[in-house]
Amino acid sequence: MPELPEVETTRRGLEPYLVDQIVTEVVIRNHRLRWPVDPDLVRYLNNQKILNIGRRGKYLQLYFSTGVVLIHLGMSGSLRVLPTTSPAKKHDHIDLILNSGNLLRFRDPRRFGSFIWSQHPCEFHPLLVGLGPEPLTSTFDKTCLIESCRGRKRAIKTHLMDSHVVVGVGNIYANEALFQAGIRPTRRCSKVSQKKLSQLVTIIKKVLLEAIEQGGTTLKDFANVDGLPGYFSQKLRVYGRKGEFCYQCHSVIKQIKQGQRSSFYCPTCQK
DNA sequence: CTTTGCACCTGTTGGC
DNA sequence: TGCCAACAGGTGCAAA
Repeated sequence: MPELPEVETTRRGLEPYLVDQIVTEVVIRNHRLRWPVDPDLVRYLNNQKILNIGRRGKYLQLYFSTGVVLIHLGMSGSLRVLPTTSPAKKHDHIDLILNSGNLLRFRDPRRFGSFIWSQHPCEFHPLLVGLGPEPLTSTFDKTCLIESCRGRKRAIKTHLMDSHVVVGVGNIYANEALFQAGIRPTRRCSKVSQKKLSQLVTIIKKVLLEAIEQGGTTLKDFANVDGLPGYFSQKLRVYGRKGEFCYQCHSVIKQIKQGQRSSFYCPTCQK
């Protein structure tokens, strides 16, 4: 999936096609996503108007007067708006048929994504309660990151990817931000200076904003809602560059594993 | 409380 | 060329 820029790009792309549309039919072809899709979704959404489309972290929110659909794209999910006549292919798990003659199609080969109905105001949904601040708002600032790092022994990269600390920083942008901040991904949180953490906050915001402006990185399964590829992948400075030369100092980029995830860094530029 | 590791899947890639 | 292991954008949860 998509990291936050791709999710936000998807949200913006969908907005004009979805807002004020009435759902006339719901087709669920496969219930087996990360959490089983509620069969009653068909009943809940039938003839309901989509009032708005929001985002919290990497969760997209479709607002109805009766509740909210929370959509997560997992690792390989995507949402497309297509004509109602478009035949479903393999891995096209859910369609919301709209009165415009279009449909919203949820596709997810790996099925790590989710499509959840929440009758409560969605800020109170258990999956959203306890999420950290949005990286692109002022709620995520240097004080916030410095506080969260105080006394923490774990690696800064693992910390950045913890949604309780800040939402929306995935593997690609954690690597990229740490490279640009000159911080080695393995560095313990408590050992990173306040100055560096402050810079890191600024860089995270910059990296995510740039990626959104570019329409999101395209890797493997992601295509934006118009089906066109994004462009940001050309700009990646370390991610996926193991064995290649650092653009800044020409050292060889290293790859290691942290948790189950790949980290890439320049041994010279990142200390 | 903090941290780590697993589980959930399918499709693609790279090494032999 | 073909086969198979390793790997891929995430994250909630159990266990240490």
